[in-house]
Amino acid sequence: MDPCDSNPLSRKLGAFVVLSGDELSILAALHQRRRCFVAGRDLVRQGQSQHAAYILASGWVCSYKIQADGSRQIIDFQIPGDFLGLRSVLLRTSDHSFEPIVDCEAAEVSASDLIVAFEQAPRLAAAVLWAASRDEAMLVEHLVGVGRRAADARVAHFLLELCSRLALVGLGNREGFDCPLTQYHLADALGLSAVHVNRVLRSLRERKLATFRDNHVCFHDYDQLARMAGFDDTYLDQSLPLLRRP
Amino acid sequence: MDPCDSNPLSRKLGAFVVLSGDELSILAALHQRRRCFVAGRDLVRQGQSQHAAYILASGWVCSYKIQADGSRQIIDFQIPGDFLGLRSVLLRTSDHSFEPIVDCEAAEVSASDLIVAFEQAPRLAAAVLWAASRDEAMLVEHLVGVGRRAADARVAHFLLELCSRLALVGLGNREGFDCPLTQYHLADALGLSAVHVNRVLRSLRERKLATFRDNHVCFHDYDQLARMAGFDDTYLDQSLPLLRRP
DNA sequence: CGGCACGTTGAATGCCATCAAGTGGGGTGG
DNA sequence: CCACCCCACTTGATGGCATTCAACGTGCCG
Repeated sequence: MDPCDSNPLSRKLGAFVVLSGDELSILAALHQRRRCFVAGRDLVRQGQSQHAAYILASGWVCSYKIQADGSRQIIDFQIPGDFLGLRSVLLRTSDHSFEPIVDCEAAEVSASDLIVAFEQAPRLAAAVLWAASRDEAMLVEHLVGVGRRAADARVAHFLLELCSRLALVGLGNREGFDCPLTQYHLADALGLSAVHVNRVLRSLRERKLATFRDNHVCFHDYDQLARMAGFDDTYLDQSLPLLRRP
Repeated sequence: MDPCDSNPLSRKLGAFVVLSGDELSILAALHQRRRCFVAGRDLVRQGQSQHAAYILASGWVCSYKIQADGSRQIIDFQIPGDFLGLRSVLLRTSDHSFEPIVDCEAAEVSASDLIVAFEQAPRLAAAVLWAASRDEAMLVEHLVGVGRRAADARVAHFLLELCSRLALVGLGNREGFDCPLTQYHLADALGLSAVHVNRVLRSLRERKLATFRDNHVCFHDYDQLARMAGFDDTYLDQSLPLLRRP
């Protein structure tokens, strides 16, 4: 079996750096301590300290922050191949919570696991740093969306970005992708009400741009949707200048 | 002269790690290549590559992203002691722009400068990583504000966070602080219109909570303002568990 | 069968954007 | 020295987008 297929993280990093066999097996070794989590039960709670970091192997997770008045803002969704709580394991108690959206499987990694891996394969460190930098670029783009985009462009942009991320690990393409999120998840992520998300989705459907139904997103006119959303994916797929070639 | 006073970065990091004399002089050495920038002329333009990183020594800068329709979202403000473009110097072309809000002074640092400094004083690396992590926590909180807070709480929270940051480098306290921002800056940062920012500021003034006028923010009732804004500053001043003591 | 979660739709309210007009200070040039 | 302009701020009027409240439909599961 090709290790790329068994391991979404390798697939993601491999899209930007040509990974050697050694590097692939080091990545695979990081996946040893597997743990399972059930949908809906928080993996890490806001304010908790001393928790591990994870690499998500299968399933979807969201990171969010709850406010005093009960409203919730979803910061980001994690899909297979993504890190989870990477920063907080090194430095601080967690300032937000993680909730599995579906049952999922994740590999627990400690700070020392990572340090050992980086010593054995320094290019991995740069690749992981690249991934972290990409995550932050997505966070910035998320802020722009919530701050400055109209509701329909915001929803559209979100779906397109998600698609690009999923495509990188083989879980989607320009036709569409499977998506376990509810309209409530979209609302909490996009700073909208669930009712309004529903209306926006109906509008996208009626305009023959995209359909989100039965846990599946289907793009009917990808290019026009991207135009309407102002979607420019350069912030997602910059390659690593430092690591062009081994 | 106490090096802490001459150097806001030392002061900021020194609030969380006890820095030795050696570490202080290494930090001071990073400030060698000083450059000046005039207000309003972009320091780094969106899409530009191959630029340096900076440590801001005096003045204010904002990082922002412009959209196709001309609207602008300010990502963050940089105040003395903050890094500027740290991530992009290591990894990628810049995905956003930097604009000096007032004339300011910054020290240019290259990736290799940093690496050398970190080799000489490894605890500095951890401290800088801590600062970067704090920046990201602020970005998350910014997203929460734009996504989930009403306009008055959003403005109030922004002013309170800014105050905490400035206090760390000796530029503010619970009474208030000097602030060169215009209402347009607030609007672009908070996802509001400038007209509405003006109304919100008036309301805060009339409710005797805070006044922002003539480049100065004055808190009249800090505690009530913090309560109204839901401001909880734990995300700002977590100390570094790894570096409690040398 | 009832309960529950998610989705869907209608109606009314309201927050905030937009348009418009006007104030006042600071700088520039005649 | 004054006219002029520009920028930041201010305030009012209007309207729209999104929220809120409410009700109902549907599929799933105990």
